[in-house]
Amino acid sequence: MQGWQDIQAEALRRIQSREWPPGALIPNEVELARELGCARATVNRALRALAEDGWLERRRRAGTRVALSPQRRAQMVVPVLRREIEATGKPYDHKILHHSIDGKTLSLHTLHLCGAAPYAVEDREIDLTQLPVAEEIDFSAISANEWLVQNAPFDHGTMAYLAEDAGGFEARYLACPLHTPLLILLRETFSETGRITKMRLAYAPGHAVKLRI
Amino acid sequence: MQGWQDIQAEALRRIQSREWPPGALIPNEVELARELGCARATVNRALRALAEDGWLERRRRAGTRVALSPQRRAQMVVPVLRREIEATGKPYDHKILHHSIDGKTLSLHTLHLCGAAPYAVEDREIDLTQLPVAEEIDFSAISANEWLVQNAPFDHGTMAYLAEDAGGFEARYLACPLHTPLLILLRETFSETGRITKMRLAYAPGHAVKLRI
DNA sequence: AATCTTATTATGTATAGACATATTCAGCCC
DNA sequence: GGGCTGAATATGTCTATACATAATAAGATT
Repeated sequence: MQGWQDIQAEALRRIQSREWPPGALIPNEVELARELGCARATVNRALRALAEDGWLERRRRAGTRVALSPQRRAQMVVPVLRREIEATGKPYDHKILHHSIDGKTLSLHTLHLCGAAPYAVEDREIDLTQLPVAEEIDFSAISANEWLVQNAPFDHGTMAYLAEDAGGFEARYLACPLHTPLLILLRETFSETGRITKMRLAYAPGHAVKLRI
Repeated sequence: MQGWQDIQAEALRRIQSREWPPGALIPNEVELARELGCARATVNRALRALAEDGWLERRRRAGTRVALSPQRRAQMVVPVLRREIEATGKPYDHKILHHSIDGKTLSLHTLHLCGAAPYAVEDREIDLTQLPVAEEIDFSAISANEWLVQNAPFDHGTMAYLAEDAGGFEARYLACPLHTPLLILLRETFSETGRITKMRLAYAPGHAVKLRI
């Protein structure tokens, strides 16, 4: 019983075996350190990790308690399509379908290709007051998706997955019948001062977003 | 410039301003600690956090470098439907549509309700060799979804979101026309010795899975 | 040149001790 | 009882120091 990972494993065992039932207050760091024969900092590291994973809830002075229903968390990477595709071994390419500037908004429609097959169509708006440079970028050389990830550090954002019928536009470029169910990803990203970009991505039929937990 | 969060912010600034460009090796912890006037442990904490968020890649002896294309990561909680629904303020309920045991597999179809409206239909199989107790549980009192989260600690699992047409079964219980596009969640969870459960969840039309980044 | 061995180095982690900070709790006053 | 005040307490964090470990580079050996 030495490393913080061992302490973490022991604590997790006690949670899962109900030795520390849901909602219960667990011994404080000093006691655990004494019991398990290590420094308080080590216990702290272990319990902090468990809290980040949703098993524990910690509050100063109030102590540490087992989460009522420990919600497991999954991590997903914000997709960069080129990477996603190249990871399958096939070459990535993209085509710009539409490009226009209306006042201070740049609109872009892009078709992403996995080999010869359509992979997704992207419909994006970029706020040029937030990112004036974007006006001069050649998005046929680098996709907006990738350029933005690399060049528009954002403060926070939202993502949403949903299902929609293929409209005429999507059916044409994804080469599928009208009303095929498609997985849609909506994303918005914000800087401290406002919205940088808004995106709607329609994946080709049959696509699945996979996560590990 | 004192706390690790300040150090983290400063490092992030250098990454985003390209002072430390993608792929570059950054100064080692001792140097940074000296430069920024803090202990090495503080720098370590900051850089470790940035690595966990995908900004840096760290390897012993090789040092720390800026990720080539920093892939932002989003956390999502593995959904417990009751919580998800009660968070909206409406009462949760569920109905068992089908319950059968075939050899060592328990099959369950459940309809989850948000107030009076259908929220999702769940189609689940539980391996009774992995979880013999499941045979005796009254899943009309607690949904399988919730019971499993609380009682079947898993080692790892997979999740996938995709879009599919509503079949007759889903159309009936979700009260929607045939071929309505539905967001589907597939999930499997595994213990160290094998698969515990497999689930297919069809959300009601229009449902979106939301994440923050 | 190819391979094995050994030093070097940056990160990873453990420790004790100290102080910071958020909450809670008890006691006080009104 | 209601509200304020201050003490007590558990976590949060910083420090300095030490040793562990992985990966590399340099050197020795074949």
